[in-house]
Amino acid sequence: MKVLLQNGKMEERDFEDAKGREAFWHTSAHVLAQAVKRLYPGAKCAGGQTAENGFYCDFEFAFPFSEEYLEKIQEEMKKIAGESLSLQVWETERAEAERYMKERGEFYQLELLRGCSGRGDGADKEPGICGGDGAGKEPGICGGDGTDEEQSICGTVCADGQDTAGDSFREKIILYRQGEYAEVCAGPHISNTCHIRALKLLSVAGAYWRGDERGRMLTRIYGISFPKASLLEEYLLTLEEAKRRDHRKLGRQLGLFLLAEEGPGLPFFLPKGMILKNLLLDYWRGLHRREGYQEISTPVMLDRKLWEVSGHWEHYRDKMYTTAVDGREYAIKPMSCPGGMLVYQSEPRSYRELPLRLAELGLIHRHEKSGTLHGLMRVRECTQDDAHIFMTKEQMVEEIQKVAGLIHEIYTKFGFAYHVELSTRPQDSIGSQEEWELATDALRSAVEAMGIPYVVNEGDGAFYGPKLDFHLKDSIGRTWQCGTIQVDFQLPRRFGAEYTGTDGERHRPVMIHRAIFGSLERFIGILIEHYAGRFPLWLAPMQVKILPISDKYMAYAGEIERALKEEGLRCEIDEKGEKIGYKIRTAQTEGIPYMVILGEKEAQERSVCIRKREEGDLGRMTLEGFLEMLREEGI
RNA sequence: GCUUCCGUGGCUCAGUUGGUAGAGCAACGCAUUCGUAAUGCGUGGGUCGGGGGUUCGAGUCCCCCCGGGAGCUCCA
Repeated sequence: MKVLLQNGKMEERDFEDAKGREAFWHTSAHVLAQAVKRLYPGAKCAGGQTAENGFYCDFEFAFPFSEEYLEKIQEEMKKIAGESLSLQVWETERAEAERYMKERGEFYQLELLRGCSGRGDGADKEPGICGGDGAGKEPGICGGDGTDEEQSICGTVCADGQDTAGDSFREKIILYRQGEYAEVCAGPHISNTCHIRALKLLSVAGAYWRGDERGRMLTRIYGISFPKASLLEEYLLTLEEAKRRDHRKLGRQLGLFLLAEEGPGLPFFLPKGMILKNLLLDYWRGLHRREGYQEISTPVMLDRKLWEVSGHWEHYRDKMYTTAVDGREYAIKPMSCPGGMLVYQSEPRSYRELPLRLAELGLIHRHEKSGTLHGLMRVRECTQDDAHIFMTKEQMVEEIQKVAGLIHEIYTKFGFAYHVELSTRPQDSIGSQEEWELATDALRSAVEAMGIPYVVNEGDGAFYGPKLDFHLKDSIGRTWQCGTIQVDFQLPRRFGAEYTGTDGERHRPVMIHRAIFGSLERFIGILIEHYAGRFPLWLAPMQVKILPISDKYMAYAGEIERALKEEGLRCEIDEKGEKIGYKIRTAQTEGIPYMVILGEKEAQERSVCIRKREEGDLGRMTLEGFLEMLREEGI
């Protein structure tokens, strides 16, 4: 398949390679726009792009748009693909491009054109559409990821928008067209619509124009396309599989947690979920003892004044729950650091104590916007495996590396792949530029020395300091921040924290905030999806289920149960008056790692018949043999 | 918070152009006592998320609220 570049040249690319796929989906977005324009000429197109999986395009419709229209649009897209329209680069002067879009009433395209010249119209607060906005998380509306040096996103040829602001009428603009449709775009695109052999429109959602929440809300249509029908089928199957793994569904099925209407974003842990949570905590505590942490616990709510000192009141108030008692105002903690700070301050500190590592499983509350809540992944109450480490400036890099190493160890234990982001100083922040640079450099040099790859997330740091964020993926590929390491010079200053150095003088310690699971809730959500509810033996809330073939063998089953429990195993007997097939099916759907089947033969020879979740029937063995097997796997 | 869709017994869902609710699974009971992914029969369980309105009549139409899904914005 050929890819048409902005300069009009062709390049051979495969769908398998990222660039080819991007061009393919980008072109699909244009075909989507073309189909919509054919069916609804009044609709305005606000730009289409490649998504992580597939493509999307934003529109403004003159009527309320809903999913029922998708099928019709999809059919029109297939028609366009069938017409084998070739894509062309249309290079023209700005004035001509503007006239073209104006004639068609495409004022979003016009705005994109104007955005390209950037400066000029005084509305400088708004980031230029070309540049991507500083926050960088969401690409500019035209797409691109801000790191793209070789092309200006909108398709202006000018290398530098600033120089051309003066004589914009001579400026060349690049559009791509296929058939009767043209769009302001830098490409690249595939050379012909005929390559799109299979496609499906997946969903409709809202999206803000230019990603600005104060701006207009557009209708975004998502779709997926492939050069082969079989690939589409395959993709739809993986989508179904992902749905099957959804932690919200499995959480209910497996009796792990509960989300009630009475408490949006406030999860309940059911008995089995609590076992899971406690197992994680046991593991966590063991590692933290080894790493020289001391565990503390600080109150869920503290006087408002404390939050004023810490800066949370000023920067975070809208998300804090508050309450007033005896004429005193309290805020429920959205994070545990001020509490940790008070513990540090509770006695004079010496350099001999540093690094002082105070770990806390903090129950925190944040009033997240209703629309952002998502199962266990985004909640309003959660337990954070926090720690606050106080140290000298010299100890900073080594301590960051220790934490990063611990995070790596724990994520690896679960078989997670993760990626790291370095978030730098945001607009709304406190502290001097030198401190920010020092802190940011410490984080950067720590990960670089360890050879951990990372991406920079400009302006996404905490208000008090820069951070390294560790992201994990859920079952459909969305990534969630879990671990974090944050360097903070500000809180120690605000609280006047000190230690006595070797020189007998008082010094200010540096503070690191860090979390590994992040939120226990979120981590458990990801674990459920990662294992599709089939937890490894050591983590399974129920490890063994004992299935007597009939209740004649109930007494023997009781003996086995007692023996297993003595070994500390989590097990239970299926006492239903059902046939063995039914009991096996039930245990299997519950995702229980081992089944012990007991009937006449086993009772006779005092043995057990074992069935493993993944492997099926393992045959008869002695109880001791079975236990040995479990020990080897790791109870 | 915004756009849009959805909300029927514990769970998954059906419910035709408005005529006062139905299935499967689960639960419970009885029979069966069985060898590797669903034994049979029976019983109970819903003021259809909540409130208001239209109508002789609303699960079905309209409005408001609550909750949920997808995405956007946000995520110290």
